[in-house]
Amino acid sequence: MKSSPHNLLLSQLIYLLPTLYRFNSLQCLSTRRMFDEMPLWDCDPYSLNTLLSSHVRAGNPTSALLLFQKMRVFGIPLDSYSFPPVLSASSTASPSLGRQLHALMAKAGCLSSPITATALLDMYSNISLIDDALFVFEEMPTKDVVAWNALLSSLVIHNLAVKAVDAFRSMLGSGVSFTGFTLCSLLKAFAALRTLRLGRQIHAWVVITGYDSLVMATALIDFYSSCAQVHMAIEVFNKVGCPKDSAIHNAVANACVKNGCFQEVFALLGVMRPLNEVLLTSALSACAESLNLLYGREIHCVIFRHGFDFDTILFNALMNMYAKCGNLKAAHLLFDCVGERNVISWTSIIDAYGIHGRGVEALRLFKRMEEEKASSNVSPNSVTFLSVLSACSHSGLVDEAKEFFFLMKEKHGFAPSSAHYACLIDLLGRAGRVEEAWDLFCSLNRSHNKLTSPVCVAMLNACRVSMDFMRGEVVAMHLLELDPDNPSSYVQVSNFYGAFGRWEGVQELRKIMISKGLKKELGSSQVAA
DNA sequence: GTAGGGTTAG
Repeated sequence: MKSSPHNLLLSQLIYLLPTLYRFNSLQCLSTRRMFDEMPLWDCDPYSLNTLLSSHVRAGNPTSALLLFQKMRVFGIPLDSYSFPPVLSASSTASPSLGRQLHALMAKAGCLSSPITATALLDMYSNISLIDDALFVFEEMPTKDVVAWNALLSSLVIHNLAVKAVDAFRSMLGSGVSFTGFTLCSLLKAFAALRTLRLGRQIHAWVVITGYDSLVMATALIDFYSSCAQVHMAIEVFNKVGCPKDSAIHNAVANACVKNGCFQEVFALLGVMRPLNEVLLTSALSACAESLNLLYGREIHCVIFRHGFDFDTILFNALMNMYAKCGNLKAAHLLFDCVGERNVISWTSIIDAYGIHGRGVEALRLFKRMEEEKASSNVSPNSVTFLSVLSACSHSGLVDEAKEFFFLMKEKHGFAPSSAHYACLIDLLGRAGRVEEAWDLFCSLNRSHNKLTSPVCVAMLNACRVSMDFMRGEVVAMHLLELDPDNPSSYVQVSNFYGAFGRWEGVQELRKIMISKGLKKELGSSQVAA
């Protein structure tokens, strides 16, 4: 290390940095200015690289990027230790900035090391340039297990589960052994593909090898939850041998919510300590689903009493709970209080007005969302559009829904999915406008991937409302072909035949259900008899 | 210096 005055100052600062961060002294203007104004000539690259990573570790990516910029201005040579922290700090970078960093790495000859190349792959994945991430991986001269793990995790995050499973096979084929990290990503891929059998193989491996890690157990709980095996999720949770942390508690609570075991969630809430925001969010979701306003209010009080941060996610969960439990006024008051509204905040409030039969206000809120788009940087997504259509449906706003559907494509450039078509067909059907519903249905019939069960069910109901037996029978055939093992398809078709007094058809369907061993799921109601 | 688990709308 050179003994210039700058180097001396720098080494002192690096030494003091953890303490400064701990006491938040970097927020103090004079300290900050000392850092920012310090000239960098004569400073050795080693110390500056250490400073870069200190900023990132302390959760200060902006400081890291500013320092990196200064290093470039002062012509400090960059090496393979400079890039990983800067790439980590660039997880929200623009595509052009990301590619500039890539070019700098190439120029500095830092692409051959698997460590720096993996950091680059991860950066591209973080800024959603998955093709660039794949390119970096392909070009890596040495692919170690960390690189493979980063690749798998990127593929899973970008909903490319099949490719992730293929990559795992290639990884084994190339002679690289997997680690716990690999299996966690694989579990996520199997959860997305709902392949219970393969996930169970990982579970078996964990049991046989005694690989007892909290992270692996949490990943297994999440996997079983996605595959609707809540009893297995609870079994994994109960068999964990080491002290449990908040993440695993949250995972099992979420597994219960997602699988409708609401009482179990409330029981967990009573015993889990300390409480945390994630757990409370899941519990609010349970209240919303089970229409439990009493518990919902109690949780609201707990959030106040314990001084939890009211972040956007918690606000959204509270707002949704009040809306689902019938208190629209409280939901709107909370919506007004959200500091930073995201697309879920907007969709939730639009949906809240929709389910309360206030479609005009829902449409007005959507318009407001559009007007505030420039300042809020929040755009509607497919769920928002679905909520608006659903709001129109609940209020019988047929023409408004048709116009909105048209604008979705023409103004917002959004391609409606089969769910949007199903919603519009359902709406037209309820209004007795079977001809228009049929035209939409036929347009979907020509593109097979959009002719889904919900679309058929909506069209079948439209035919039932308008007493159109001929068309209904065609739709019924489509529905039973699409979903031959789903009891609810048979129930829908049976109800259709029943509405026309075609009892022989009803009998026939019942026989098929019995021969296939299909049982109608029992209905339930929150309203006491 | 790189890679892994838990939360909100339908």
